[in-house]
Amino acid sequence: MPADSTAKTAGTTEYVDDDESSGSPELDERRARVLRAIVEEYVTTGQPVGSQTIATSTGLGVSSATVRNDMTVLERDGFLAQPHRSAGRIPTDQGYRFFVDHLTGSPGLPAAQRRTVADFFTSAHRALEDLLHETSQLLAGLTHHASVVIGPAPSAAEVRTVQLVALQPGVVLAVAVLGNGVVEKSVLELSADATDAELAAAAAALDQQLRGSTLADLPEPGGTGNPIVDTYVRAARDALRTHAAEDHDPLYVAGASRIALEQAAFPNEGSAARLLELLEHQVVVVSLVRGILDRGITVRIGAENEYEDLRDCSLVLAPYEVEGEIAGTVGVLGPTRMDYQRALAAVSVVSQQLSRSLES
Amino acid sequence: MPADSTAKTAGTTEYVDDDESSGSPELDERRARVLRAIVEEYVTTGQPVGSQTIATSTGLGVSSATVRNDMTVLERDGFLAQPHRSAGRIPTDQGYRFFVDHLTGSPGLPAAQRRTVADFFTSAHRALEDLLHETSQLLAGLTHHASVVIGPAPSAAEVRTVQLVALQPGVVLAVAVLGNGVVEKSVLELSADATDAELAAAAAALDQQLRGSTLADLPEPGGTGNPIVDTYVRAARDALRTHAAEDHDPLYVAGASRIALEQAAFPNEGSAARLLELLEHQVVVVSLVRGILDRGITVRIGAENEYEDLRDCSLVLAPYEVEGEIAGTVGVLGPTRMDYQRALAAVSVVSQQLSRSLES
DNA sequence: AGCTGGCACTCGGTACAATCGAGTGCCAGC
DNA sequence: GCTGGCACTCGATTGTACCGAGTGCCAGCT
Repeated sequence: MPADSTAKTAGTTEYVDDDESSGSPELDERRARVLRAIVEEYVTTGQPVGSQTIATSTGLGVSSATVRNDMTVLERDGFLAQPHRSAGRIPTDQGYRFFVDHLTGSPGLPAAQRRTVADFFTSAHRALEDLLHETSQLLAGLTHHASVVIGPAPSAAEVRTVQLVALQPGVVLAVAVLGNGVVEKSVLELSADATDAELAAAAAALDQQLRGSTLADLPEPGGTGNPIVDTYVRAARDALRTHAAEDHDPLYVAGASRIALEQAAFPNEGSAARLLELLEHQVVVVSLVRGILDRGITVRIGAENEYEDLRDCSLVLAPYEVEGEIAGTVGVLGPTRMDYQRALAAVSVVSQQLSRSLES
Repeated sequence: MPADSTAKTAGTTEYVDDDESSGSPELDERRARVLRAIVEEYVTTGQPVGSQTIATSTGLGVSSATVRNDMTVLERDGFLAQPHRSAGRIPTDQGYRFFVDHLTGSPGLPAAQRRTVADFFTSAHRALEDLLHETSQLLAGLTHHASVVIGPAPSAAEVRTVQLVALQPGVVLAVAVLGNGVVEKSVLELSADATDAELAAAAAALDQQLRGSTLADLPEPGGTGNPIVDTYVRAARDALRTHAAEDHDPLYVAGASRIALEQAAFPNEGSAARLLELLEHQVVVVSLVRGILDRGITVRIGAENEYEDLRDCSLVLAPYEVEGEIAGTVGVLGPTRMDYQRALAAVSVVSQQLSRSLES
């Protein structure tokens, strides 16, 4: 539902000769059907689609000339583009946008896939990391596109227990187990060497003081009387906090190789390779997928993405929830020329099921 | 060193007209230089190389006709191939093999890279996982190829401490901290619900009994008297063991997108995409890179790899050591048409430095 | 024996023209 | 407002000619 549906009542003036306003959302019923048909055709064939194809293949009983007229209007209004004169039309980003916003009469997932998803989520319990990892693979398999899953921010989870383990002289590992089963750790290298007893005391103090807080919001540790113990307590606490703060959220990417396979669907040379490279940078991907604050599915088409390298592709994203809070995001990344219907269905079902699965 | 060097003394019969045996390793001094020049030229240009190029560009003062004769022999003996008649020659796998085995007068890494590596390994201590991850990225950056690093098998590391943490009613997390700083965990779901005290008792028993063993070789736990505690101890112990056994070794892949960039270097259509897909399957990659039991660098060229999808690429691998034992492997994966000299130098330096860095 | 110059031959790549045909825009008429 | 008709575009395909890099082979030279 685009925000800018400033549907002026009874638009006249400007671009005469056709009805409606000139912006985007309002479209003659038939033109909308034409647009839809073009998108669907183009998505499956990858070839610019001509008026004849639309006139015959679709149900609307008009001649190709009429379709041609509609196409000119659709092109003038920015929904379609022509690779060159005397070629068929292909949808623009705006065309896809309209398609996604208005035309999706969601038929849901095919039964077979529906079952796959159901089976996946009813199978045995797994550790959170494994579940998310496999969810990502599931989504990639369903959509035949690259898939991205962001896990719950560790900084938001509650600390269940903290431990200190001596690895080598002077090197101590601080281990925090979080409520969702994630384990965070941080290496401490301190000049002050502690005895086993001191370490144990520090661990006990840490465990007692930090338990129940979130990593983002660890309390100032109180003093214990022993300066060495205090050093360790403070160092561990700080290390865990900064670790949680700067370490990007857990990210699971699957099916990246699909991008290479789909190369034909990316118009610009080498853009698939650049995409793959982008996917290797966790930080970028996380920042990209973040910011889905509303509950529903978000679709970002082509240039709607802020990154130049995403000019040729679309993101379909949906958050999943744990206990009513948005915990993370699942999504797929494919060429703008993707089957949005299917992608939307898959992302939607998976995000819902994932939420349910994390609830219990 | 190929196995089939059945160098018949004073080869006569068969393929007359030229000296030497017919197998592979023995090669006229000049022919070897020709082969070397062809490999080097082809690696940089990607174009089949002709006799003229070799005759002029290289120092050997012979005419192109002579080079041509040598090329015919080299082709007949399997070192070179011709894409089509009246085209230049390109090296075969066997040609690369000879090049790698005999001709590498290693000039080492360029100074700038050498410094990069040194800086990398002298910088601050990191957790093992981070170090390996970044090492992989380093190697990818040095060679401009995809890079693979396998970490030490967790099953071989010694257990420092074991903990049990209750996550939800009936769900307990077993956490084992290993000597190298790695944390292994396993989710336990037991019908028997334990009290906090029982859990603590079980954790204490586990910690005491398993500490010092390796994950692969955990001792049978002894009884504690309390059946519920025993259940937990046994379950945790088994879960950790099977987890370590079936979970493949830690794998770090970096620079996979380079494969997409290098696509031109892969002759077969879509083989780059298949490679990328293969890299997504941890198990496969690990099994591929495994089995480097001798200390030195191993190079696997094209069809020498067992997988069909690796027909067009080469692996350069070297083990790294911790305390005299082979702990893991680093390597790069690129097209058969790669700069072996540079790849060998990079892998060699990185593996050595990594060993050193893990020693201290 | 081995190298070399010379020469005929191959064959991919490029350049160019001709042609095809899918597709458009536009217009007059229903 | 839709349609049939028509001229026009322009990428793709086909065919032809040709260039030139490269080869194989041979006769001759050292």
